[in-house]
Amino acid sequence: MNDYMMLLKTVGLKATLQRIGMLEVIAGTGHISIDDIYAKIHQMWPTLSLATIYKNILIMVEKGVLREVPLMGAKSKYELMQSDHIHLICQKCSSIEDKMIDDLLKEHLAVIAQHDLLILKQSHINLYGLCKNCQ
Amino acid sequence: MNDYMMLLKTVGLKATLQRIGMLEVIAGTGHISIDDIYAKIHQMWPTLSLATIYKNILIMVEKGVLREVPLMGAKSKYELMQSDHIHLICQKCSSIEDKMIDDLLKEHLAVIAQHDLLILKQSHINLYGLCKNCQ
DNA sequence: ATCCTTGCAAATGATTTGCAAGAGT
DNA sequence: ACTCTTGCAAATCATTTGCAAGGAT
Repeated sequence: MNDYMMLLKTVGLKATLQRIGMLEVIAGTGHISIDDIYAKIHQMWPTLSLATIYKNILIMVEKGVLREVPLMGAKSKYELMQSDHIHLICQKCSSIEDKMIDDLLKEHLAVIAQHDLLILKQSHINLYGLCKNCQ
Repeated sequence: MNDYMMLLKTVGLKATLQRIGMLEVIAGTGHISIDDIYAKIHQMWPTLSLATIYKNILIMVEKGVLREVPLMGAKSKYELMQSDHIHLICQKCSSIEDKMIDDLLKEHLAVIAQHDLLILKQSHINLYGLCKNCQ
């Protein structure tokens, strides 16, 4: 029983081959759109349907297994749920790199939220620009 | 000739009544989805079509008049282009409040981008949680 | 054995496009 | 006058749904 099976059971979902396959593809790329998940999976597994991917993305986001990453000018990508972090997004090649949020920044954001009496649940920080390969 | 007419001409777009109306609605709410723009405008102006709104959102984003605000679990909203700022987003009532990015935070983000050799163009910071009215 | 999930096809919803008529410069 | 933009309808693309068959617990 691998980690993804365990993860799925923990949140009350059946550990189907389809879901495990999706999680592996998502983990393998870091961040990926629904169409790209489908393209990747469809190659080796032609019967897995797009509708199944949609249904599972929805339920796994709801259960907190995945997190949606909404993006400017593109369809959302999805990533495994993990602690808040920064996305460095290239506007040319669409690559996304992750970066930890350091304690100072975390504290800074907490103060901002607190000042507005917002009970903070998630911070999404996206820095858009040109990555080193695209400059 | 009002400010929006001037703004549109500056970027090379004709200042039509439809575009000026859209900009007024967007400015009036701060952040608004395409459907809500349509709902608002359609009341007082029943012939303005949804297709026109789509076309104009697209071109005004392209020209840098508007900025897309992509959101978790919802369709994007749009705002007038302005310097980067923080969005405090309520996950219950979907309200969005703006907050300035102070110099310290700005510097902090610049260092992070620089460290990864990203040429930074835009910072999107979204803090999700519960606003004071919804707690 | 039971209930959840899949895969297909159909339904719905969102966005884009083509084009003739109208508005802005 | 010229060109860009609008509004409608149709086309396309994205997402969701219903349901019978198969799979996980």
